[in-house]
Amino acid sequence: MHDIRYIRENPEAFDAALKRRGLVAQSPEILRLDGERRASQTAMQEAQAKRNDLSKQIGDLKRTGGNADALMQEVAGLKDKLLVWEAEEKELGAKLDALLATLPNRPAADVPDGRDEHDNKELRRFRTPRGLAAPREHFDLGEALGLMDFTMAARMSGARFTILKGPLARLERALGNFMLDVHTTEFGYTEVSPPLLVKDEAVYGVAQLPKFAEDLFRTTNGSWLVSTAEVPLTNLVNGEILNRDELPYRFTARTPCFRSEAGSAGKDTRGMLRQHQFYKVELVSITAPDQSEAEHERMTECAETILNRLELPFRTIVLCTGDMGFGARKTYDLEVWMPGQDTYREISSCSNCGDFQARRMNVRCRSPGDKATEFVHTLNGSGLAIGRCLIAVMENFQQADGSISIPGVLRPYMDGLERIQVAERK
RNA sequence: GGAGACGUGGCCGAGCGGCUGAAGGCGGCGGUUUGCUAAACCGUUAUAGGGCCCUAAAGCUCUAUCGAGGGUUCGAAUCCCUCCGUCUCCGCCA
Repeated sequence: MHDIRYIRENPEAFDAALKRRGLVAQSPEILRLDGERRASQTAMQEAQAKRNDLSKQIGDLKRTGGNADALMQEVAGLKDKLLVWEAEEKELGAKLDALLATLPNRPAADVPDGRDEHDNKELRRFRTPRGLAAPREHFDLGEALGLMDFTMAARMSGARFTILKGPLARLERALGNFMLDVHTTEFGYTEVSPPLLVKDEAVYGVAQLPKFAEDLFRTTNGSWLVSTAEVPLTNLVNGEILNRDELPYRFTARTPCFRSEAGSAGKDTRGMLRQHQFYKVELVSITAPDQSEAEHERMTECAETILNRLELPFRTIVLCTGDMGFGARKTYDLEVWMPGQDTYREISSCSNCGDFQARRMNVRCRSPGDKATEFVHTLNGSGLAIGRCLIAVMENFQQADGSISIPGVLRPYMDGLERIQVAERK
């Protein structure tokens, strides 16, 4: 949500910022609505003041046994106008909010301008892919091992679901456990086990509503299935005034994520790259306004650490204005090397949302003894997407015979297992 | 799922149609007293928005807010409805 006062005072700067995301100037319409709303608000408030005053007089008269008929008639006359003003103020306010709620966040100054993913900028690369002679894709490897089943998944659940079995199922669990252990014991994140069904307000708070309802699953009683743990983790502070000295808060959770993948028909249809349901370890930070940029770098490094320890080749890019998500001021993506596809694919996205979500959720902070509050900044990042990480491990650690060696850091989580191979038939 | 009770300021708690943005207490802040601490006493202590003023802050003023949203009324924390949430009892269940 945007600060209406900022727009009032800096309409050109506001339009210029959104123009970088390809939007036409919004401030004229916003300022028009805002001006009208304030005018009717003033009128409404004056009428209310008069009504309150007259009502008070009526009260005094009645208590002292006087006749209040004349005054009551006067208020009755006021009332029609008051109702009109009230309705008008409400309608204009709703219109203004509806408009503001559909406008994306202003990009940070240092975000590169661009139209789409082709204009993203690579910042750094880690490791070089080992040259595999004839790399196979993960679904190929998984099915050959007899540990990945798309057919039965489709039969019971439809397209975009996967069944993992045996050591592959365990590998998925190991990845999540490993990530959580690193983030909680080394990086100071607090592990959370949150709800996966949430209400409208929670989804609105992180700016996935009202605009992106079609990407989400909704239950018959109106709850939403979380598309990422960002939703419940960020809502952990909804409506609160936090002690500035206790910030930043750092939360992590491993949860399933549910996405309808509307609009991605035909994209990544094979394998488990793009699913309706996948596990992800999420990182969320709540910071004071002046801390968020440093926290953004830190969070990105936390995610990078996971890939480095898994010995996976990847690169870090900064998204251009045209490729950033709705609520982000600035976003770093980590892209892991996928030998089977011979390309880098997104495995983590770390965003600084500034005060955009905080305004929607009304989350503020203040120093002890201070009176003034300010909106906090929120950040979220994948640390990492577990399903895609599983794919990356399979493809990067595949052996010529179709077996998969297990990265060293995961072996303790796999009961010492060093390699996944075709099980002996019993 | 059935029956009932309830949601008031940072916290506890009164109020159940007008003088209540809200008694009283605790806590916080400022002060007096004090060798220091404690105690006592005095004062103060919500948030958001509009208008005036204006470089800004402060200030003045108005409005809204007693879980949320509607309604009744000249007037609602108080009455009615819906929703959200909490608690108790019964049933059911991982």
